[in-house]
Amino acid sequence: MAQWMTLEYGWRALTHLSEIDESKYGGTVRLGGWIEDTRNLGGIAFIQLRGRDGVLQVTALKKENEELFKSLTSLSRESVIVVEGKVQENKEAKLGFEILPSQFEVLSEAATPLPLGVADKVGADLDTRLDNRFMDLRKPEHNAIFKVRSALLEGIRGYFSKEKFIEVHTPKIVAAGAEGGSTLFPIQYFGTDAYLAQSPQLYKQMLMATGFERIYEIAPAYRAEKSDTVRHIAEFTSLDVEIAFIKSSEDVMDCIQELVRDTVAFVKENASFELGLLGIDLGTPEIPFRRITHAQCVDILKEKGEGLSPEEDLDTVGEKLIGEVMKERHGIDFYFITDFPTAIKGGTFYAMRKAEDPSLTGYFDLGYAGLELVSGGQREHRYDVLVEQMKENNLALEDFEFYLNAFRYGMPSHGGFGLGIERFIQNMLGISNIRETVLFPRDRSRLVP
RNA sequence: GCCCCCAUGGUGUAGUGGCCUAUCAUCCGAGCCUGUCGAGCUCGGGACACGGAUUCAAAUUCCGUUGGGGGCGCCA
Repeated sequence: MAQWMTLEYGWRALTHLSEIDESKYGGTVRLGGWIEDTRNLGGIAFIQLRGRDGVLQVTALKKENEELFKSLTSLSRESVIVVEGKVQENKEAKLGFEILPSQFEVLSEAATPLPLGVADKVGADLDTRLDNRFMDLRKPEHNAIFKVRSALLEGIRGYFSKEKFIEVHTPKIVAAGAEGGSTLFPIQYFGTDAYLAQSPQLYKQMLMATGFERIYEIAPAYRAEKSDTVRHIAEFTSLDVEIAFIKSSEDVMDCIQELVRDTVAFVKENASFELGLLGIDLGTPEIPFRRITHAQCVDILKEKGEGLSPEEDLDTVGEKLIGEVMKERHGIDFYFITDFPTAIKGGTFYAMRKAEDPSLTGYFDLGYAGLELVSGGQREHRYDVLVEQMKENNLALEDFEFYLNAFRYGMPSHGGFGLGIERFIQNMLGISNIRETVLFPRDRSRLVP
């Protein structure tokens, strides 16, 4: 039934909705898109054509061209067409104008029924949405998350570029993990055992011995943790940063707070349409971020009736409580929890302990409204001390020869951090399940699509 | 790994032993309609996750399986 024609088009030849202004009124344009809905009133029909930047009304009149009218209105929802027509001003149309079609070409007719409605008036479970992700992402409020994500990454890169960092990529197929082996995905590598990298930790530290001085990496990290929560996925995007010649963990925290402030500001400015669509009003975080020590957290939690030993890390309830307290008492979303005890961070063999009090490390977390967004601190760059701490953890030094070598021949002081990109977006947009911030999430039970 | 909960058309749901040849909406199909924009109207279509048990009778109760959701632990 479709009307086949040959229209001139190409990735730069088509007009986009946002390019149409009053100067185009009366002229002819070609646009491509998905038929979201057809309202056929008999003699006149309104086709809602959804493109990258909005929904256009294509208005067809039966008396103008009955053949075109019939073929255009008989297309199924979500079929893809390129349409050519005249732009006509019309105050009754939502955009203030509409297109009167002169011809169109069907690029693809959609099968029916749809596995997931795009313009339907009913919701869908996340599981159904993820099973049909290509359809799900046709919804503006869902693909907006990824436009915000793109802006966030652009903001992050902009900050690091300004501060003379270089972007690097370390291997994701590795022989040993940074911390323990239980959370690694084993793979076969030309007949020997290998793993998917859970963190670029060892590599980014080795790069501190090269003279790059400031590096960052944005790359996937793989964790085989059997974590089944709304803030864990098996494959996530990690921002990893390492800086040489730092004096203490304070330098790292300075970098983080500037990064967060600038990135939030960048997103606010460059994704304002998407933020509006999602109903998000982003605040502007002020620096310096408030700092509380781990010991102070223990006291606050005691006040709140949550028992926690000074040698224990915060649990989920504790994290959330601290987030609430910081919001209530200080009206802030971002805060550093500092001075993690060696008793907690002892397993982190590369963490530097405080010279004045070895029972404490300079390690810290950045909390974001109750969620752990960043972990970081100053690393141990002194070869002998590092070896001691590895021995304490019963690590087989020969397995780490490639890493230790970088500390033998000139290694500056350094420190850094890791930030979960998805968690950043999740909290920024108030999304309840982290899976929504990933196009095709991987978790304990999902490997397809 | 542990604990709790859920599974009904393509999608989202109502239904806690017989009134269920299963509700409503959305959707799909056929038709009417020249200003719709959550279009409207008429007619039609489509489902009790799987296996077993209890019972005169099971969507409904019990057991198992599979799938899903949430919490904890751990972490980003």
